Amino acid sequence: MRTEGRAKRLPRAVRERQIMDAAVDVFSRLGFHAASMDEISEVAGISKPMLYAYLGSKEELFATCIRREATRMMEAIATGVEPDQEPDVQLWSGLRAFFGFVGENRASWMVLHRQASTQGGPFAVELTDMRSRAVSLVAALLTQSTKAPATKLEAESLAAALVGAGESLAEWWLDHPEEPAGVVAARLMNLVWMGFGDLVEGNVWHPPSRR
Amino acid sequence: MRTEGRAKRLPRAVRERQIMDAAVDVFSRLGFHAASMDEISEVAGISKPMLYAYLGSKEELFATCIRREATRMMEAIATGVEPDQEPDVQLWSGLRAFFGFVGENRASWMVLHRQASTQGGPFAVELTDMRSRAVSLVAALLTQSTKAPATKLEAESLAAALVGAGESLAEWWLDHPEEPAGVVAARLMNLVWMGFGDLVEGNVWHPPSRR
DNA sequence: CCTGGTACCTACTGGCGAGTAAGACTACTG
DNA sequence: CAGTAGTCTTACTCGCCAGTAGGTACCAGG
Repeated sequence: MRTEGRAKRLPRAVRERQIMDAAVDVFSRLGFHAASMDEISEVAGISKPMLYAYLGSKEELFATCIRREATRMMEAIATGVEPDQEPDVQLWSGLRAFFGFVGENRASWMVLHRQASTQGGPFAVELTDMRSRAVSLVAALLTQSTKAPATKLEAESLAAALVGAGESLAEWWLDHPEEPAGVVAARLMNLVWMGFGDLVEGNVWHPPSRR
Repeated sequence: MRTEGRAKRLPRAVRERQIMDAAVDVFSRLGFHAASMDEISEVAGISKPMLYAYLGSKEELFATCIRREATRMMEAIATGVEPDQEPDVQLWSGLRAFFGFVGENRASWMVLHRQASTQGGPFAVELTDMRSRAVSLVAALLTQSTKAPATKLEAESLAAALVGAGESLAEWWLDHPEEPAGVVAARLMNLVWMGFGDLVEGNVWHPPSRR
């Protein structure tokens, strides 16, 4: 709405944060094309030329959003994972960190995944990059724990499949927000670690008792 | 391009098919917003007013595309699946049919999944509906084959996770088109049936020998 | 050869949204 | 109290695109 005439004078760094927050919000709700610079500036509480002065064109702004949110997420996961543990425990902690982040930053996730992946061009690059980092991480985990010498390529593709499963389960979760993060994470853990073959037999995976 | 002046006179039904094909093509490449009715009419080889006369507004046209492609896909899967078989074989045939369809109809899949899921409003409904049908199918398969009496809710959510994994693996496949459909299908089959827990031990799932 | 109906067209309107020009307000600095 | 650097604004231009008005070519049957 922003019916007030003039915005309060603020240092550039602070304004830029506000603008980015507003942009993530609007992009997540409307998508790249449908989002308008007018609306973003309105949500941010400033006028359009400020947007262009600080963050450049619409495309630059969007790319900047993706970079910022991707970094935040990867840091959250890296912090949450517990190295020097059994492979299944490592996977479990990674999944918990991932779903924890998505749960608390739904807008970030929508911008990252749903929006960025549908726009071609320079945006997909940022995403691909982030995904590769995640895939390499999982692939390394697999390779390190595999007794039978599976090919590196096989590990990579399985890791890609797992990351994809995580992505789309998060996507599904957006439409079922009543589920707690831990339950969703455990579900995926069971699916990818045990497999249906075990699950239909009644064999399930349980997290190790904590501390 | 369509530099020729006037299009050849054709019966309405044929024209409508051409228009739909062109629309799926353009929507899949550009997405709903970025696609313009001018471009669709150009690809279809006719002029814009014909579009409006036959298929209505842009939104109606898009919804019609989704319905048509969703139906085609569900029919392909239903045809491919082999009932009265062991659960793993049923799952396997379903996966093969799914990836087979996506491989031969990349444009359809992009419209269905990547585009339709990112546009809110009436479009998501069609998608949700199609997905629910798929989920119910898998859930039924699981429930019927489970020895331990898992809850119906648990089966539903695992089915949703599997469908999600299939969706996003197909999505990933779009960026790695050199892989044959069978390999991708087998990879997902191993992941969701055996699980990493088995795979790291070297236990893999093999399709039964054919005929 | 006229008469209607259906396929098809060119050429517009109206609105929305990206990006900009030109200047006005505030605050610090000497 | 200038001067100047940085913040912030109003008020545009300009192109793109959904949708339409008002036709023209072509094919039936009488």
